[in-house]
Amino acid sequence: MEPQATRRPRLGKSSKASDTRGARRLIPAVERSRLPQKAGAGKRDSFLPPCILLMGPTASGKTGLAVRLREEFPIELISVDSALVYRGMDIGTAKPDAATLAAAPHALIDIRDPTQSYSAAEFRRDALELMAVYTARGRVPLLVGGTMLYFRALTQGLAELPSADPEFRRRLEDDATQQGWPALHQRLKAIDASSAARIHPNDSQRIQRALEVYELSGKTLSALQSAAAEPDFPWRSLKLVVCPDSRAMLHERIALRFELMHKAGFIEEIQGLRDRYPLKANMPSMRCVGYRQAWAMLEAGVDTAAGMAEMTEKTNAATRQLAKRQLTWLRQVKDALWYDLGADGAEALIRRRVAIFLEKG
RNA sequence: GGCCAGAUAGCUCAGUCGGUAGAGCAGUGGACUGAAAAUCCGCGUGUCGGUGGUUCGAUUCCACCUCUGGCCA
Repeated sequence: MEPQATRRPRLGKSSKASDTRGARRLIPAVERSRLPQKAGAGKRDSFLPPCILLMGPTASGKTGLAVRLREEFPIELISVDSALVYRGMDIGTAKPDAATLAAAPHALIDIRDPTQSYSAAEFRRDALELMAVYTARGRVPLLVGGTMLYFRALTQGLAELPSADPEFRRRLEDDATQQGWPALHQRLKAIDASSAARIHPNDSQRIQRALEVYELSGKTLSALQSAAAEPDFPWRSLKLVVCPDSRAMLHERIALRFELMHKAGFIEEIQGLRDRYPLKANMPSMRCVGYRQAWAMLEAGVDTAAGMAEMTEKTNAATRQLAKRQLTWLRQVKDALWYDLGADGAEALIRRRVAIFLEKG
């Protein structure tokens, strides 16, 4: 059986021969039409420097692949992962180990304490800066990770919105506790009917954000979003998605990986974090899969065999759900090439594809 | 061996004063602009343990059987 790069049937384009024609067509028409360089001639894309976007659900083998590609190509790695940014959160996030990171440095890992937060906007700023630096040195940025919002923010840009305001958010939380989120949704409706229409009355996080944007800027979220500038992403990109063909296989990998995390001392890790930092359950770091469930178990004081088993099942379920949400994003990515790293020869195909893509430069 | 309580969705259970049933979890599809490993939305036919009986009609009532707990021996 000849292994091959598969496109999702749903997104399938007419011809597969055309994808050997090189990098240019890997830039989707939509994105291409928005690139500033497009203004003059139509074929300017080929003058853009290359970058590689390596995406995939959790536990699909992205990190290993990225590290191996780096051995063969003039690549610099940038992590696209909202959990790997936290220092000390190593085991539960499946962060590459110290030896791997020493041999194959990843940017944007370990850049925050678990008490801090990071955001899509900060990621975009940081990643663009790093990409420019690497590109200037003649290296090719390879962005690897599973935080699909970050990929989108990077390539398609974000509107100019005010940053989060913890104090205002806290006030809204209090209001919500008393009145319920639907009441705040009503409040939003009076301010920004258009945003309210597309945000569900139960979607606490988005209601909060929309109200916050108005409070901080005096302008509505919908107005600011429609005023957004054309995204600036002056690279041509090779989009690779790695994912097991079978969902059952992915689930198996998830369970196996958590077992390994457990043996590697995951519980000790989170206990250590709780000792070292004034952490709270609602901090973004402690909402990460596994940490949230382990936190709940430790708070309940049931780190018995039964408690451990329950926590494991909950964590695995949460991880499966995370992978499912990631897949929802991934299916929408246009012009991505899909590979199952478990299939024989898949990696060789990827290497060939990368080589072709980089030669085009 | 006797008594009691169970047996209903993949799991934990609710329910039907007799008109073939619904929650949570899991699963699955989707949304997604400074928390995104977040937040939220949609999707529910399953010999109601088996066999008989009563009944126009039984998952529901009755009898027996099987299995699982518990108690008494």
